[in-house]
Amino acid sequence: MLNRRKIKILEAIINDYIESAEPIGSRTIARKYDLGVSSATIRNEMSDLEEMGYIVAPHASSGRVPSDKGYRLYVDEVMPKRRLTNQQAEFLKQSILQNLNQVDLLMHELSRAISLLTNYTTVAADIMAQRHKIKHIQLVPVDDGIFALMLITDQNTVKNRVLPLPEASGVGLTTAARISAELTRILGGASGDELNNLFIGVTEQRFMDLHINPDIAAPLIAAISEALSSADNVQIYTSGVKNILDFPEFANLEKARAIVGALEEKDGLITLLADNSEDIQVVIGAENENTMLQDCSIIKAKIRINEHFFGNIAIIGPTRMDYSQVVSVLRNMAFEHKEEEG
Amino acid sequence: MLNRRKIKILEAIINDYIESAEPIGSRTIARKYDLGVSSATIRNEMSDLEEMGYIVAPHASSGRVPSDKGYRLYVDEVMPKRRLTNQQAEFLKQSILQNLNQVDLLMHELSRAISLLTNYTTVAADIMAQRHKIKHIQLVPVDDGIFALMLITDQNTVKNRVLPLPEASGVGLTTAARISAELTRILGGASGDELNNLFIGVTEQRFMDLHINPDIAAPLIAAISEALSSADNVQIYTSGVKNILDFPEFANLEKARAIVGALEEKDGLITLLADNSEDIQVVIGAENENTMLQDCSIIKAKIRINEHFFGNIAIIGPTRMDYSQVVSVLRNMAFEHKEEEG
DNA sequence: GTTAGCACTCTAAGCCAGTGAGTGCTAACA
DNA sequence: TGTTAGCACTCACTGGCTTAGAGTGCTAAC
Repeated sequence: MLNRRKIKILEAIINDYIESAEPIGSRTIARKYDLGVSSATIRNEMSDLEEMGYIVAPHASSGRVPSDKGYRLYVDEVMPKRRLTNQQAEFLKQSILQNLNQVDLLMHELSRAISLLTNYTTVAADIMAQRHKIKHIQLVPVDDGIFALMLITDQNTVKNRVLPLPEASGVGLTTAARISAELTRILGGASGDELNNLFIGVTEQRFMDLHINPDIAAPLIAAISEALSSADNVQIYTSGVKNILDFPEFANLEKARAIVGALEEKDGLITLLADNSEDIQVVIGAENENTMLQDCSIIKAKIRINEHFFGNIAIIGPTRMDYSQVVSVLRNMAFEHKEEEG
Repeated sequence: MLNRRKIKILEAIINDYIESAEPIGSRTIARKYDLGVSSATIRNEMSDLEEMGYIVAPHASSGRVPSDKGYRLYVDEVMPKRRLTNQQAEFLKQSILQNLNQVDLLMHELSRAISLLTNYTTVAADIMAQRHKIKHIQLVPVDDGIFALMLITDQNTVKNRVLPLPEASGVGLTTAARISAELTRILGGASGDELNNLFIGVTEQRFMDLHINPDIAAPLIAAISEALSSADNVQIYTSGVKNILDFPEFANLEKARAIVGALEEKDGLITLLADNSEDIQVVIGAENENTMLQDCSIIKAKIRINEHFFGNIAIIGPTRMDYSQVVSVLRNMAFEHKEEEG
């Protein structure tokens, strides 16, 4: 079906288009890429490629532009693996190493770094945060009748809430510590959902059995459950939104608006980040389910560093984005990252 | 200088322009606003207004558009006070009441709510977070040699850091609690800067005096100081970026880019939010120091609710923004907000 | 001081022809 | 049979030209 030459030509078209964003004609290819055949031959091949759906002509007598199908073939079969420069690799590595202990900082720096390296827009989130389980609960008095609640999850992430507990007015550090220990013992290992189910319609007696004043326990457990399971709780880290406006395909204000809008819609972004079974997944143009992003391509990846899963990340750019570069950056991100010895 | 009629005319021009974004001519004013004089008279008055610099003509034979100076006069002297509808006031009130306990949630909801109410872009931050003082320190073991550090500040805000303390490997809850108490006793009341100064070049002996292993105390104090004082620590809450792209003045891609870029630059935003001596301050067009925002107007306010200062907020829109509406929303925000009784 | 009338200005929109890049097809060539 | 040269054709884009419409400034009359 696709002979070697056709693939060469498709590759040339894609490479040129990634760079110029202009439809590209047979003569240009003949001149710029040394394929050893004339523009007429290339013209014939391009005609075939168009018939097969790998490229399209924006209008009857213009050059050709890769189609989604063309990009798909390129990404799946043709695209070369690229290596980062030492400088780039080092930059990425440092961004990661300096924040390995704290998920929120890591996500923030990672999306910033990748956005800087690629010049595309980056979105990251720990969408699994909704399913973390309680490992430790710590209650600390903050002010009269106001308490800070700190949750440590099985993923070693920390969340906190400040909440009023008028019934616990006067409760000091020691008592708060005792309640903390009690709660940790009872609730440890549970996820937000489980908490919810567990405590729907509980009786006061139940709380008494737990040796905790129900007027204190009930709002506390509600707060814990809310902090753990609410979707509000998933923090989205966006970086490089401005970059997307620099691409000529978004000079069209409608499209620019659609994208900026999509980048502000948390639910949509979570769905977008959630849906990836593979480690690195490329979604091209209309393949995207989010209609506001069908003029874009998205490269999603799991953030897995040193065997540990931190969350998901997506790089968003025009369909003519530099897939090869982005994929190589994401591969690099998943490397083993260790402090240098000595 | 400015007689009553001139002011009426200026007001008419501004009101019309806020709505239509089109230059407005004498005949239109004569028809739409019942000033009891002919278009020729209005023409003469407009000629005067132009000479005085309150309005400008984009080109020789077009209608007039308010100048920055015109808006300034309007904002300072002419603009009517408006009342929110009950629905709007209630919406704002609920957004505030439901999050009064926790600064981060409050800022987030507030900027979202105001952006929804006004259809402009909103930015909020607690820029004073860099100067908060320590009220309570809580250290909790998370994993072997890894600890969660929770700081409660004098403003009842909570910050946390996760950090490795290899030297404290094996330290359990009880010991961690003791260290927490010790640190709270020593460092309570200090700001991040003070901590920094206090512990530059301290000797090991000093830590021994504090009854804490120096290998543990040093990184802990460094983390505390970093968490309190770093500028990274100021969280920016942005909402409604898409809105700004809906205004025809930003159909010009250059301007759209400038703004979206400015909204991603944390330092710039902090400067912007920081500089306001008054409770509500209007910055019009070129008055703005940030060159990227000189095509915009910005209305800044202190977030002061129930006598408590939470941070700063800024509403960003085109220079023809609806100053009156935004100011009334911000005034409403500062009301006394209490739960209804019964 | 106000108004009607009029000539003038300038933009935006529509139209048209010319240009150039690119195509598809055909016929000749190796 | 695959490749190439040649040629007619298509179509977007550009620049010049015209027209319509909104608005101004000025003058003279009320």
